[in-house]
Amino acid sequence: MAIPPAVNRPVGTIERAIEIMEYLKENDTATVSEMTDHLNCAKSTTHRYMKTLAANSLLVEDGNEYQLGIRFLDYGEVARNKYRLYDEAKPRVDELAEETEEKIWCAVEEHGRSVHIYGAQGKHSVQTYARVGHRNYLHQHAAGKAILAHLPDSQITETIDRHGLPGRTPQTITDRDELWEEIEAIRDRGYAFNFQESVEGLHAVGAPITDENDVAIGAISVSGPASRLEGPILRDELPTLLLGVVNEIGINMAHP
Amino acid sequence: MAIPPAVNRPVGTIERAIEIMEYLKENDTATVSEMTDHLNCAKSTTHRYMKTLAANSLLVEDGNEYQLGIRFLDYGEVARNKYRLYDEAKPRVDELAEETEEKIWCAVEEHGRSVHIYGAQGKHSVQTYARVGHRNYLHQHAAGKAILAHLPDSQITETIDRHGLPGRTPQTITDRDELWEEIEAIRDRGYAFNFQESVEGLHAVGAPITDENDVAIGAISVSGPASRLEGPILRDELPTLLLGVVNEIGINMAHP
DNA sequence: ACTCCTGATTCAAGCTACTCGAACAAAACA
DNA sequence: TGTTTTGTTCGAGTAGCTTGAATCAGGAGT
Repeated sequence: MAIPPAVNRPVGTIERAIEIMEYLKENDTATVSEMTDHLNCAKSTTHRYMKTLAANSLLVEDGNEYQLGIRFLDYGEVARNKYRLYDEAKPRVDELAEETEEKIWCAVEEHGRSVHIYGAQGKHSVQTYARVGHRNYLHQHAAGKAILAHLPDSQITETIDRHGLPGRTPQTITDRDELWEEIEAIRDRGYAFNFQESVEGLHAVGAPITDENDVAIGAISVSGPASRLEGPILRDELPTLLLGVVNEIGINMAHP
Repeated sequence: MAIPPAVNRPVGTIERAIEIMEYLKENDTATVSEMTDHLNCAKSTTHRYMKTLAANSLLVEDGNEYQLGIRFLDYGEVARNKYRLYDEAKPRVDELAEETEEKIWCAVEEHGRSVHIYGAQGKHSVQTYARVGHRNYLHQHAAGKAILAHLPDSQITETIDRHGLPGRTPQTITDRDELWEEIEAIRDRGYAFNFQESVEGLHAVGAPITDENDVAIGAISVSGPASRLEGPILRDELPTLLLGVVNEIGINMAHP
């Protein structure tokens, strides 16, 4: 469950360090000067920050360029392994990719957003912006909407209040009322669709993985080109397949 | 190439934050009190640090327990993708695992230590402490020694000076002269062995991946139970196989 | 060769904001 | 119920973070 991360007096130094990491995630590489323009502080300060981070292997220097160090992998893997879901879902995601020949994602919710913890590609699967570790908005994709619809209303409101409903494509739902209607529909049928709401030309189906208390602990989605994912395949075949899988994972999670 | 990360005046706040992350990596989970015992500061300070980190999704709160957030995956994946080696090596590591039925690792050097960037397991492969993202000492395992032996002498000395030669098993090489002899041997034959030097009962062979300037940009290793990896298999068959693979990767890296 | 520039790096001084300890609240315990 | 342990808040003081200027290193232009 995501508790609103409101801190009374956050440590500025830490937040600025994270700002550096975030910038390097987006831009791959940066110099001290470039980073100074981005942050709002003296160049000497930026320099000291980056040197400190580099000394701890969080950043790697290559001449004057800095980039993220793979030490993050270490932390990331530890974090991922904590989600038992990963172990349970991985083999079935692989199977699904094999079977459907499309792209399969497993996502979890964290702080009101979603994180892709595992993905597998089928023979014909498409490449999108998404990758393992990617965080995005719950309302923008099938797996996210599946999780969102499974939250109690109060938490949905809270999530929307916190993150808003930013658009990504013209099809993305950015209106609160419209989203609530969509949520009702998802609750009725038990799974969510995504009609080009995250990527143009991409359709998807997502279904929630629930624990023994019917709380959504994650979701799985199948996505592919709109031309291929439509009609009965999208409406009936894939949802049936998907529901079987998420059900199975849920049961395995409940009875280790 | 690893430049000695010596910082004049490191930012204490950042280093303490990293200390928290490191502790959580080792211990999976911790409370504010527990962390306060570990760090040397007031409980209120620890509290503020952890709240700040949690507010930025680097930590996740579960009641009073904190653990690493999977936001690290995001950074880790970005970092890993920067190593083109990963893309080139992955398919061949998978093949090797299939072919040898043993555990295969691909590692790179960073700051005088090694990082496993990818691993694949064959049908009979053993599980060890190692996992993706794991950092350890170059002199303690086959892939690491293969990289180490390929460095110029000055950098080897520098690396040893910085990190020392800590032992892991009774077989680990902890004596400088002995290590230099080993390095000579590795240079002569072109690949490295590991006879229970990292894990008791485990043997391995490792060979370096070199770029067009004969600089080692990584290494690949095959490891398995000592009972299975011995005699001609360990001495001839696997090295031949391995050299073919690292050679191929090297060529592909040089001519994209 | 010399100059000019751009960017990294160092340093002392000033003052921000990080650290501390105490006090409070809340939960666990006996 | 009282007691202990834990998380949390807050004001005050000073450690140490920030700053801007000065220095150094490398490259480009003349």
